[in-house]
This record gives sequence, C-alpha cells and structure tokens, in this order.
Amino acid sequence: MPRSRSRLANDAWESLLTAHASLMKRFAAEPIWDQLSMREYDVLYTLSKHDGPIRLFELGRGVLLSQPALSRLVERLAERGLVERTPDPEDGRGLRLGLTAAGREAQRSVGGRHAVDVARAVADVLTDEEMRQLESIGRKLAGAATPAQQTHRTRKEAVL
Amino acid sequence: MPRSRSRLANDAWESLLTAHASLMKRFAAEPIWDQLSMREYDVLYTLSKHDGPIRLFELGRGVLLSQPALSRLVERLAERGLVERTPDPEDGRGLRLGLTAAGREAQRSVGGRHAVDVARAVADVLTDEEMRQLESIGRKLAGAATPAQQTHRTRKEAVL
DNA sequence: TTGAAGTTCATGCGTTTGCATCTACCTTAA
DNA sequence: TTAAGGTAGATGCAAACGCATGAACTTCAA
Repeated sequence: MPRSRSRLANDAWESLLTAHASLMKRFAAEPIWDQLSMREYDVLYTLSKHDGPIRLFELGRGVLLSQPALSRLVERLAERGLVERTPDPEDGRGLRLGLTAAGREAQRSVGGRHAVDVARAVADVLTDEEMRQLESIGRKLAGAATPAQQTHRTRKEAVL
Repeated sequence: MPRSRSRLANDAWESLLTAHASLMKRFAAEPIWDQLSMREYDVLYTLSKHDGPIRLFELGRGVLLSQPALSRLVERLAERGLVERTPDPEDGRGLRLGLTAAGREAQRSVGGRHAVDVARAVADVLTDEEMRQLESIGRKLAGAATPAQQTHRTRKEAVL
C-alpha cells in the first residue's frame, strides 16, 4: 500500500529538517565564525545578494528572526560599521539598508571560506542531478510559503 | 558552460535554507502553538520517535540547540510534567529521558494539527516523486553531516 | 480633505540562549 | 590500582530573543 500524499509530505519535511539541523551543526563547528556569527553572516549575505538597498521587512523575509530581533541585529551591525542604515526618502517609516565596504569585505571573507565547507558537505554526498533536484524543490517550497505579493483585498478575504 | 559542482552545491544549499526559513515562518504563524513552542514540540517529537528512553546528548543531535540550552529546556519540560528525567543506571553521568503520558498526549495533539499544515504546504507544490526525492536527498545530507560513530583513535587522528 | 485602519520600525521587559566553566563519572594505560 | 584524559550534564552570567506595545508615517474610503 503506497504512502498517502500527506504521509509523503510529512516524511519529506522531516527529512529536510533533519538535514538542515545536521548540516547547520556541522557548519557551525567550522572555525570560520570568529568575526561574524552565522546569523550575522546570514544578514550580510542577504544584503550582498541585492544590489540596491533593501528594507528591513524585506530582509526579514529571508531571515528566521522576529522583527524586533532583526531590528536590533541590524543596529549592532551598523554600530560595527558593517551595515548602513539610512531613512527611506520614499517612505518615511522605512529604512534603506546596505552593506558598507567593510561589511562587503567581511561577507566575502567569511563567505568564501563557508562556501568551501558547504561544497564539501553537499557535493560529497549528492550527484549533480540530486543537487539540481534539491535546488528546484527548495525553490518550489519557498515560493509556496510566500504566496506571492497579495493585494490587500485578497489578504483580507483569506482571513475572513 | 555548466555550473561547477561547488557552485551547484552552494546553490542547492541556499535553496534548502530558503525553503526551510519560509516554511518555518509559515508554520510558526499557525495558531497551534499555544501549549507548546515549536522548539518544545521538536523535543517532544524526537522523544516520541524513540520507543525507549534516550540520553540528553542523543536528543541534542536532532535539535539545533546548545547543550546547556537543551539541558534547561528539558528541565522546564520536566517541571511541566511532560518529560521524565531519571538517572541512567548504566552511566552515572547520564540521564534517561522519556515522555510522560501528558507529554505524549501533548505531542500527539499538537503533532496531529501540525501534520495537516505540513501536508498542505508541501503536498500542494510538490509531486509524489519530488517528495520522495526530497526525502532521499535529505537523508543523504543528514547522514553525511554525522560521520557515523568514530572510534577515539580515529577522531584523534583526524585532529592531528 | 480627513479620519480610521494598516504598515514599518523601535523599545520595554521577561525569558531563553550561548559561552565558559564546573562537577561527577567513565575509560584507558602505565 | 591509580592517575590522566575524556565525556555527560549542570550552572553563572552576559548577550540575544520574542512578545506586546508604541511612535511615526502611509493608504484608503467617505
């Protein structure tokens, strides 16, 4: 008897969770996080992916942190001269966040070494096709969890 | 020109990370975590998967928490009557952890509702084959990060 | 145009986390 | 047998987190 789709989905999710936890622990044990914690690196990396400055709440979508925690993490990075915070001229409530030269340098330095560890951990056990499959599956899952930008009406209706 | 294996690996890992963060946020937003936080549930779920009692450091392998944090989380769960901590008769340093009846009940109650959300999120966007692929890939990645149990000599040699 | 509702980010506060370290116990080798 | 080294878990303490809420600004409908 085949597993139900619900069972299949839960098994797949558990597998993803386990892989995530195992690899995160492995990466955390690497001696490359002396100047930047993994979370700080996550923020700098996300900023480095965008060319232009981005908003705090945009940054928050990619980072698994509450809004206040992210706000203060960015504050600390700004105090260390790695991130630049300027008021958004187009929206008086918002911030425009960007990397400083030092921030970009720190991201590249840590990122380069981290990428080596990631490649070792992943490429050693997956085939090219499996890596492509994982990338594709991950994209689908991430897209599903972020139901694209909804209009206000749509979102309201979804709640009601 | 094809992407290098290193690039493929890093892209796949980033995709996994993004999917993880997106789905975690989505699940965290569900109104089922009133009696148990996600981390607490993670611990109870891990305990529920093992039939016999397990050790704290075994539990720690599956949970993304430092040893002291896990020690205190288990302490809190024990105070709430959800987890039972007894000294290990075979190893005076260790603990034997197990679910109480209330703990098992809480895990089942939250787990049942959570599984529905997981199934919705995952099965809605992946085919059966993709879910099977994800499960397989995750297993490989998790196994790779835990290089099986090493002997003391092997581990020493790896350091030297 | 204006007021109500929504959004963005910051802040107060209690809780939880991680790091360093400690104690207790086990293991190994001389 | 015993001392040296390793492992399991607990604890002190500062840092970081999440929740609730506040302040500033934007959006939208009347």
